[in-house]
Amino acid sequence: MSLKHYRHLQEHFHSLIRNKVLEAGSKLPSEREIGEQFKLTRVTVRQALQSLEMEGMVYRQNRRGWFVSPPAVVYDPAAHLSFNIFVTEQGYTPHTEKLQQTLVAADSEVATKMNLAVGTPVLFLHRRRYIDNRPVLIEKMYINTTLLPGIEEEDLTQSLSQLLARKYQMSYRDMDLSFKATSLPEEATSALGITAGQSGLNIERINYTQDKQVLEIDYEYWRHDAVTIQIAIRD
Amino acid sequence: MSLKHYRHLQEHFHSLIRNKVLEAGSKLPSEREIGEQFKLTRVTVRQALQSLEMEGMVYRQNRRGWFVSPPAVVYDPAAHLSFNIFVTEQGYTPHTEKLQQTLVAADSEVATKMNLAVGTPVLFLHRRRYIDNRPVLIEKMYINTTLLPGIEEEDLTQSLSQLLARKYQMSYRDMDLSFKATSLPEEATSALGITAGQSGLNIERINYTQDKQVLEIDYEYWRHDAVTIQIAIRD
DNA sequence: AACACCAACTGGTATATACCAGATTAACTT
DNA sequence: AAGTTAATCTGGTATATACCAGTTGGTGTT
Repeated sequence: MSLKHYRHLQEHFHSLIRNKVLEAGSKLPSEREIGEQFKLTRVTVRQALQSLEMEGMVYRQNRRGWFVSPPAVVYDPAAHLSFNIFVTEQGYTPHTEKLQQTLVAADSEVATKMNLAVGTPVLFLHRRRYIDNRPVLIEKMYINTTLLPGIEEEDLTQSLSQLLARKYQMSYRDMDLSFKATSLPEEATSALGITAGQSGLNIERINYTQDKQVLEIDYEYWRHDAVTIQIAIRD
Repeated sequence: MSLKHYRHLQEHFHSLIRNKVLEAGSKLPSEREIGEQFKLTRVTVRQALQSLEMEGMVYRQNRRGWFVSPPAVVYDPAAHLSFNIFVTEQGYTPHTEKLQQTLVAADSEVATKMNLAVGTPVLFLHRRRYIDNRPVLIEKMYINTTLLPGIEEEDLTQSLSQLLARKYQMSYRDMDLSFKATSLPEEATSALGITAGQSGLNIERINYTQDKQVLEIDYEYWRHDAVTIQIAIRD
């Protein structure tokens, strides 16, 4: 009799999900029901669920229940494809929601990275993005309006890369990327409907124009189970 | 009185660590001591510590205690620097330990990726790598010995990239990379001295030669708090 | 000095229980 | 039919307790 009841429970659900007995997006029984069925306390049940959550097999919605995680989308930053396009290409439905949009004065961090004077107006854009109606990431962007006059009058729930191409004859080229597995800050968890402090993926990106000027700085927080990063490095 | 005692405790240690009152690598008081000091049960203390662990602020060693996490190293796969070099450049001391080395028959996954027949002998190499004496990653590599005759007789705790350059006049060039934040499999946690099922970073890498042949396939599992990925994309 | 052993200490797993807070649903109003 | 209210269901936080399983450090041997 190998102990570790929560491992048994974890393996049980893992196998149900792997074998598609429980489909992506479907709701698991409540913690209390599971506990009753397996003669375990809620504490133990929760430990199993949290392990499954770390594996990326299940996710939770605050006080609504536990759900089977859909497959992760593949994100290739080097492909220069917009969110809308690569999500659609993989058979899912993207959706973008604008949470906030204001002109702000560049703070020292943003100003330094953009090579602007502190206080220069930049466009701050806060968006939430969905895959198949599940919120998977929030992003905060600082856009160099100096290079993109009039951009604040456009519909900024659409793809920025398409907007750049159409209105400014520009496209994303060089970029600096940084990834870190970390816990999600409160602003991210509340916007994504996640329990505070759950782990996620933090991406920082600086996009440059063809002539090496900083077009935009992007801070993204993803649900960790929603994305796999894939990059082809070709020198 | 805002509830959530564990958040208070989390913030308490977060601030101690941020202000260097607790230095990197130093040991925290035991869970029981902390509980006594703050009049909290061990369950609550553990919840706070687990949150700090997800933040990357602390880590644990099985039944030895909790420790303050050192800063993460920056890993730039596109820079083609060996582990030894980029760790040293950032002021830390790298160390590599060979856990296993055998010739194995390529299974279908490896054979397909290497464009070899199933069953072709490939060199399997299992290593554990340390930063400042802390084990931070394990890697399992499958090396295309067809391209590198005699490599199994070399010292494979050293840098492979240096070995390639010296003995075979080869260097890493193109590569396919995949990153995923996930939980560490049992083989990784036990080798790293981590509690089973903790979250980590999974990296898969395929290295190609100058003429597009697969040199090596690499599966890495990192402690999530030990590394930040940074890539400069230049088209 | 080297070894074997044991007590003490650490985190790991688990039970039993309670109350809180947000989400959902059913019942009741208007 | 639409809106309000209350009961119920969900996960979130917390106490108190117990025993298990590696690690550590000291004790006593050799």
